[in-house]
Amino acid sequence: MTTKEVSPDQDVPPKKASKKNTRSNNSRVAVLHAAERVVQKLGPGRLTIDAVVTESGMSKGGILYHFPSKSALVEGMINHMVEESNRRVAQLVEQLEGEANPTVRALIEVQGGSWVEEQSLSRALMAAAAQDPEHIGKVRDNKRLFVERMQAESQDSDDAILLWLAADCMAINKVLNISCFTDEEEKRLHARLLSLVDKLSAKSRT
Amino acid sequence: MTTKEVSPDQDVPPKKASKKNTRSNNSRVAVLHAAERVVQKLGPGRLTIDAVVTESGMSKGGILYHFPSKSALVEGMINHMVEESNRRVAQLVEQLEGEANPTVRALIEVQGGSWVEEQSLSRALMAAAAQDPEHIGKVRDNKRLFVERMQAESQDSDDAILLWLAADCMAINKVLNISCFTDEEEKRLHARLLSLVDKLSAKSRT
DNA sequence: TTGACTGTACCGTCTGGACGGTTTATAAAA
DNA sequence: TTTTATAAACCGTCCAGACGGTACAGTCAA
Repeated sequence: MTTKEVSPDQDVPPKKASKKNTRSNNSRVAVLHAAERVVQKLGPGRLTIDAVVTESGMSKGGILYHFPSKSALVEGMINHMVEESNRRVAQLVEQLEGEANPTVRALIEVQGGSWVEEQSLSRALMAAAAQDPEHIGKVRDNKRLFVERMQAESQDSDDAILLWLAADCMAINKVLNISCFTDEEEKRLHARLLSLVDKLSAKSRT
Repeated sequence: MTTKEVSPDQDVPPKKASKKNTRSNNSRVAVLHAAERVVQKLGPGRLTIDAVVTESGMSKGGILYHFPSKSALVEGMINHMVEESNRRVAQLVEQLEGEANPTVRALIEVQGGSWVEEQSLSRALMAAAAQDPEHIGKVRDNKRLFVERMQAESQDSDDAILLWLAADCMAINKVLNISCFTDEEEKRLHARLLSLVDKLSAKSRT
């Protein structure tokens, strides 16, 4: 509602469909990564187009060619990161085939991994929350999806969800730089989470 | 390091010690509440002094008298909300005297309560994260305090901490408007958290 | 030729904050 | 009690810089 029409559904603003390795898409992704770095370095409140220009080395015109407005840029960040996160989770779920509660396991694993610190969804989320609360809906929808999967995977789905929430909170704290745990504590808590999932799986198997 | 010296330790900018009902302190608190409302209505990225001017009805000069910079305002919000949150938790802990794991219980109770939606620490936190990442240290310190209390209260302190994290995450999600739960689910999860604390207490008592 | 840019110049708006002036509370002096 | 002094509390305006965004002429590889 802010800007008219930016990129209706997909993660691609120019005309053609998403051929992944076009020159256009490569620099597009480069812009998104630069934006992430800006948020990481300066905080979500100082994500400006000019900052992305500096960080990416691209010209302002170039940036605005890919993302016709700042809102579109933020939307792009959200989409990109949701997709990346989902890709990782899906990959882990696949590896965990056969085990009980694969989704919770995968979510906890991904959120405990180092990826969270580098390019986190939370970071884009902060940027969005700071400037374009509208785009957050997508994140909520995505979360809901996982909730429903967990509910399908377990009778004690509430317990699974709580474990996921705990992992999520640790990830958010980390990104917001308010994590009050030592590395050791963090590892221990993470391990404990996984072992609790095991317990949960064992219980529901009986 | 941004502004020279604002309010070194206390939550009071003028000279004298904190007589709670001075005219000054009243309008000071009024400004803070107005700032909270602004963040609630417009999002942390649109917290501006002028917005607080409009919301509070006070003049810009008046605002800047109490908080000589925007950074000081955000710092004030953080302090005020940390204190308010701690007050509530302390009050609940007192009520729970005798029960096991009082701190976790109190934290979960407070974070599940309606207070979170009205004037939450998270909101100030968002504002800080958006603009002045420096002030976040105080929040981290405060969290650490609770962690250590929980560790003192229980042998299974890690489990207690995980429960707290789950509750925290629900609260954050709510405030960021990315909570993917229905009201019913939320209540159920909250109740489940409390019952899990009971289990924890029972286990450690044996 | 076309798509993918670069580079520069520019505009309107918003924002933090400085500043000078005015009102109000308080308390001492008359 | 009234007057006066003084500082705190507050007002309203102004300004420089930042920011989002436009426009447009030119470059350069595919």
